Formats: sequence, structure tokens, C-alpha cells
Amino acid sequence: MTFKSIIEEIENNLNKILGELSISDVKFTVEPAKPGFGDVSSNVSFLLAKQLKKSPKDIAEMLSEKYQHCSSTLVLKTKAHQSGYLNFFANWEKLSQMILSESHLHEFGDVDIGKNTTIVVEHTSVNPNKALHIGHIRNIIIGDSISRILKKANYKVNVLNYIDDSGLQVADIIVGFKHLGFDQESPDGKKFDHYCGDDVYVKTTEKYESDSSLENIRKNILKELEDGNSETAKFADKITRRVLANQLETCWNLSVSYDCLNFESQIIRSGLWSKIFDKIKEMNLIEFEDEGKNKGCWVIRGADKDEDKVIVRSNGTATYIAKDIPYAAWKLGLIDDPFHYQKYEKKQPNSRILWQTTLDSNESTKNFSGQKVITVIDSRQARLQKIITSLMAKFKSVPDAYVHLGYESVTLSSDTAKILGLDTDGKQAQMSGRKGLYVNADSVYDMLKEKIKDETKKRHAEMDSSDIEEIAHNIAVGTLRYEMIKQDLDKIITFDLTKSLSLDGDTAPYIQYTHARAARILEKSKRAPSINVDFSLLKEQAELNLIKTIGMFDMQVRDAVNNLSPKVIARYCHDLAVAFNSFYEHVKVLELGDESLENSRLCIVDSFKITLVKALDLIGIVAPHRM
RNA sequence: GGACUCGUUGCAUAGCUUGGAUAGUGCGAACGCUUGCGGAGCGUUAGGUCCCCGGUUCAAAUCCGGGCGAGCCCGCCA
Repeated sequence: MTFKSIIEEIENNLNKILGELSISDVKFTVEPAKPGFGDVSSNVSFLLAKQLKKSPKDIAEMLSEKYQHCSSTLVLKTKAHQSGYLNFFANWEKLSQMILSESHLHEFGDVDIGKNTTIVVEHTSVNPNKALHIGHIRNIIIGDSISRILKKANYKVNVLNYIDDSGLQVADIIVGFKHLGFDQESPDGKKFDHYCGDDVYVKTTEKYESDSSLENIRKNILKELEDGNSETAKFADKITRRVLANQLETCWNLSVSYDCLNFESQIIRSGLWSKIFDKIKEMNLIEFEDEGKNKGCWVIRGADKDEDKVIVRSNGTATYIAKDIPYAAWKLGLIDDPFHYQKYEKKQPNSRILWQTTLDSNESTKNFSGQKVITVIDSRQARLQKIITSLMAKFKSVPDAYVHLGYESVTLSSDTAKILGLDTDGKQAQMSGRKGLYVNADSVYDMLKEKIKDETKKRHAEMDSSDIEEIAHNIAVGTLRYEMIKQDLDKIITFDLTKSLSLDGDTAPYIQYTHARAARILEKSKRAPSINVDFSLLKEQAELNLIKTIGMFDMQVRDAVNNLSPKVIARYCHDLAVAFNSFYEHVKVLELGDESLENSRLCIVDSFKITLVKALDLIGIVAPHRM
């Protein structure tokens, strides 16, 4: 047990006391205390004030007195604060031992919320016609972090990446290749996804304005893409798979991996749509419109007439949102799986097996569906996702089976927009793939890595280049990932090229640096750290505060899972680092001339390092031993 | 026009779900700390009508209502 054990002990005792007073049904809180108010605080006296007709302070004093008679192993003393709070001071000798011992267990920080049920996390899902830009990265890092955190909470997680390989954006680059004469190889050795996005896509869509005949060509290509046997579809398949391979390289480089790639073209060709269409007709979830502006269409009824959403056009074709319905149902395992699965041609760096859908019935059968589904899509799609969510709720009885995890977009600062050639008059700017207004993820990574290499060389002139390379990689990835999740999902990130290169303050390098410091102490120490030490020697505020923070790990994981909030873990890593830096500054570990004190402190350093590594892993960040 | 999200110091943010003590942090600013286990660090100082008005409450940054400002969505496009 961790810090939670003292909280539970206090909760039990307070409940006992309230029982003796014949008071029930009081939902008081018992929480870690703010600094300066002991270790644990309860608001119980506030809640009793009315009923007992006494001031919170008097009640706190009364409870504090009664608490003396409770059996307690982890609470040393209680104190009624004049504000009315009831504060508790821990028996740190025992609590330190519990926390530090547990921190060495493999399962430290595990919580059982998922009960080993299966959950699907879908993220990334970028059109395979361009390179990933910094806005996509927010989606990918949120999705990857959430899936790591859910695993820690005992969910079996299936991570999916939906490949929209038959949409308009793909048609656009096919127009470029087939009708505007773009070379199928990037001319200057540029990465193929960058070439498709920066050159083919941008320049082709530019041409639509001057040449209206292209619109028709695109329409025909779009139609041909749906028929898998057409020459165009085969050509497009070749192109999109090359782009996809490049996109995956970017993701893998950021320590992101998947379980299965789902190709939209195959969903279309599998006939899944007509099955689900029949089903929702049967269930009366959609209606055929006889009159009005949507005459001849199948619609989902909205709250009022204006919010009706067309699912099937009057010409019989399905709309954009319609494609999401069979896919959502498939993710929840609500329909017979029309797919077979084969291994993707390249291996993921972490050796997790990556599967992809196929319609070839000679390949394996698998099950990638889940009891619950989390779909990570930016909140501009909230309206459409809400329709899918309520539709799925009618299919599946599990509450909240389908969750849209939305997040605000990444915009460009006016300075950065200006660098890219757009004067926004001091305002931030929305990125646009079509207009070529974006910052590619690969370039940000490269810039970060170069800067970090310089910094590392300054500090370690003797280090060989492959070590520097590895350190710079881990710090660059950490920096990028941390910046993408450290704030709330519903806050816009204004990306600025210059500021993004900052490595001070509330950043991944700050956290990673504390790991290097801890690693250095353990390395320099002649002894192996042990948990068989004298915990009574640990009395300094900085020591206890660090131990307390370590003991919060499982509570933080729980919080992150319940709120689907990777930020919670990012903050926790930062809190750990702050606590360690304070410890480092105030307390010496080595060469104390007191072997048992040294052992005790080494134990803290070791626990800190282990816990930090585990917490950072939940957000996909690796901390180097030297930097 | 309607829906959704955001508004906390010069800037960027935490706290809001679950009301309670002293609103925490980073950047920027000023000053200080290195013969010491690594200064990508630590400490000190200055800087706050928690957008406004009203309500609920013993108690509101937090909950509710109404404004204001910003963003975003609202197609038989994807």
C-alpha cells in the first residue's frame, strides 16, 4: 500500500467515530494536505457544523480528541486547525517503509479499474496523402499516452489507426500524379510523405481555382477509388501505402505504436455499410424523408428539424458521417467481423506486432474490438461524434461504451505563421494542409534534436557521437511529447517555433535531468541500494516530501484514468522532479561518514528513480542516465 | 442566428469534476547561490478586481443563471 493506506486508515476511523455519534451519510473528504498543514486533511467538521450546531473549529477539536482513542498505526497525531480543518500527521517511519518497499515492486502504481476488460483506443487516423504536422502530433501523443495509462489500469488495450485511403484528400494527390504530371519519386530525395503533402497536394489544390475541369476529374477518381479493381484504385493504393509507411516512421520515432491498421477502402468494399444500414433501418434509428429540403434522403433525426443529419443522399450514396457508423459498430464488436488480418510488412521498433485488415480470407482471424471504445479526434468533430455516440448507445447497453475524447487544436503563433509566409496581424493562425500552412512533425523533431546535441556536446566533450545521438533523441521525443500533453485537452496550444525549443522550466528535459542526477548518485555510490535500511533516519522535510510524492503514484494513475487525462501524469512527473530537486539541494547522499544514513538516502534515490521511470513511461518518455 | 469550448499576474498555465485554510507553477524582470552527489539546477523579491453582474451557501476561482470577449462547429463536402 502507498500513501493511500494512511488515507484509508483515517477514513475508517472517522467513520467509526461518526458511527459512535450516530451520524451517517456524511460524504467527507480525506485528502493529502496542502504544504504546511500536516500530511492529510479532512473537511469533515465543515459538513457536520449545521447538524451539530457547532463551529467547524469546535467540531474539529472534538473529533481530534476522539481520534486519540482510535487504533492507528500510520497516524502520529491529529490537529484541529482554527479554520475548521482536521489535520493528520503521519508516522513517517512506518509510512516511509511501506511506500519505499512497495515502490520496488514491478506492479507499483497499478490500479484495477479495467478488470482485465478490453478497450479500444483509436488515434492518429491521418489521411495518407501528406506528412504529419504538429497538430496531428497532439492527437497521436494523447492517444498513445491514454493507451499506456489504460494498460496500467488493467485494461487490455487495442490500439487502432484508421487509414482513410479512399477520401477526397487522396483523390487530390492522385489528380496531381495522373493529370498534372507530378513525378512519382520525390525529386530531391525528400521523404515521400513530405513530398506528397508539401508539393503534390498543395500545388494540385491550388490548380483547382484556375482549372475547373479538374473538379470533374477528381470526382471520377473518387468514384474509381471505391471500386477496388480499378487501375486508379490500385495506383492509389501504392501511393497511400508509401505515404503511410513514412507516417508510421514518424510515429514510431516518437515511441508510438499500434495493434492494427484499418483501411477505409476495405471497410467500403467489405459491404459492412449495407449490413449496418439495414440494421439501423430495422431499429428505426433513421428515417426516409418524403418532403422538405432533405427529400429523398435517409436522415438521423436531430433535436430539431435543422439538426437532422443526412446519412444517405437522394442519389443513394452514403455521406461522410455514414462511413463512421459501421466502423464504430465494428470497434464495439456489434457486427460480424468481415475482415481477416495479416502482419504489416515492417516491424515496429518496440516489437509489438502490427496487424492490418485484409479481405483475403486465407489470412488469420483476430478480434480487435472492445467492450468500450475511445476515439481520439479533435473537438471540431464534436457534433458528428455526438451523433455516433448516441447511435452507439442504442446498440450497446454498457454505459459510455463509445467515448469521443476531444481536444482543442494546435494553432500557429503569429510569428511562426509569418515565417511560413502568412501575415496574420498579430493573431494566431489555424494550420491548413491544403494551403501548406503547417509545421511538419519531423522538422520540429530534427530542430529539437540538433539543439539538444549542441547542448549535450557542451556538457560532455568526451562523449562519443552515438551516445549523444541516443540522448538527443530521447530528450527531443520527451520534449515534444511533454509539450503536447502537459496542458488540459480543452486548451488550444499555440505553437511557436522559437519557444518550442526551450528546454528550461516546466519541460521534459527538466524532469529528465533529475533522473540523470539520481542515476549519477547511484552510479557513484559503491553500494547497491537496498530496502533493508533504517527508515527512522529519514526526517528531513525534503526527504519526507519526496517519499510522500512517490507514494502518490497509484492515486495519480487512478485520477488520470477516471478523467482520461494524460496531463495528470505529466504533472505528476513534474511534481516528482520538483520534490527530488529540492531533496538534492537540501540533503547530501554520498560521503556522509554515516553508512546507515547513506543507505537510507540511497534507498530514497533509488525509489525515486524507479518511480519516475515508470511514470514517464506512461506518457512515453524515456529518461537518459546522462545528458 | 443556434450548439460547444475557453477567459486566473506582462505572457503561458495549475487548481474547477468532489465548494472550505495561505490561488500553485513556468517564461519574462530584479537579486543571490558553484573548492559541494552534475547550475538543463536551487533560493529570495516584485507582480492577482481568479472577465463582469446576479443567485445558492455559514463559506464560491470552483456550483447555478444572465451578460461580455475569444475560438470553433452548424452542407445531399470530406
